Amino acid sequence: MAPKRGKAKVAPETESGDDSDEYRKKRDRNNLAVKRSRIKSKQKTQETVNRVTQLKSENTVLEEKVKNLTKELGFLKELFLAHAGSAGDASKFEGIDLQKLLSDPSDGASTSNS
Amino acid sequence: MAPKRGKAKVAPETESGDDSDEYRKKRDRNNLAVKRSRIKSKQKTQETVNRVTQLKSENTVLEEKVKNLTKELGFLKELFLAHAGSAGDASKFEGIDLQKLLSDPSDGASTSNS
DNA sequence: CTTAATTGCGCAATGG
DNA sequence: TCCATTGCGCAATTAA
Repeated sequence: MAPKRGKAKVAPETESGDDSDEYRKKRDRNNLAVKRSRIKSKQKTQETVNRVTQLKSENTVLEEKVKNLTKELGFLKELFLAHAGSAGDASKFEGIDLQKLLSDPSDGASTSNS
Repeated sequence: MAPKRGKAKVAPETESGDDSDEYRKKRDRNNLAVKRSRIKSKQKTQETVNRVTQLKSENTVLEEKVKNLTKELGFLKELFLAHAGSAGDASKFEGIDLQKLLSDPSDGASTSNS
């Protein structure tokens, strides 16, 4: 539908003069409702924007955690393997499958969750 | 400023008839601009909403990672301490400060990052 | 049916 | 001067 010019004078055609009071009251009420609705809408939008900021922040923290945990884990694994290897006794850990244990399950490839 | 009734007929008061053409052209162009602007605005809002969804998702993945890493780390630490303790030789790891190493630096309490 | 909330739209003021 | 943005009112539609 193109631009659409003329628009006014299409409503209070039925009656006028007497019910004009009623008409205005209705219009005023609606205008207030519109105002309320738009304020509410803007608030919601703003909250969404804030939520993005908050989530970004949480994400940064979590990424830092993952980084640190991964680093520490890598360190322990190295130490683990070095010890088991140099001492020539991998059996000290009672047949634990180090290969599997020391691979990296941290990328959520598992289906087994508690 | 309260409700504010009457509003129409306050603009093309200067001239009329001749420049009416120009007036309408202007109005039409502005109406298009308004439409464009509002579409753009809605798109931006929608993108923000989508961003929230995306970030929530990323967050879930990261939390899962932290959970898995923490679990694995805990397991390795236990194994580590058990071995060092039962065998009575904590020195096998060349004086490494297990207390410090095995505490948990994953909660970003440190100021020293590589 | 009555009222409040939403929504699309045009007008005008204002920003750039 | 032109276009973009924004506050505001009107009316149609939707939801209570």
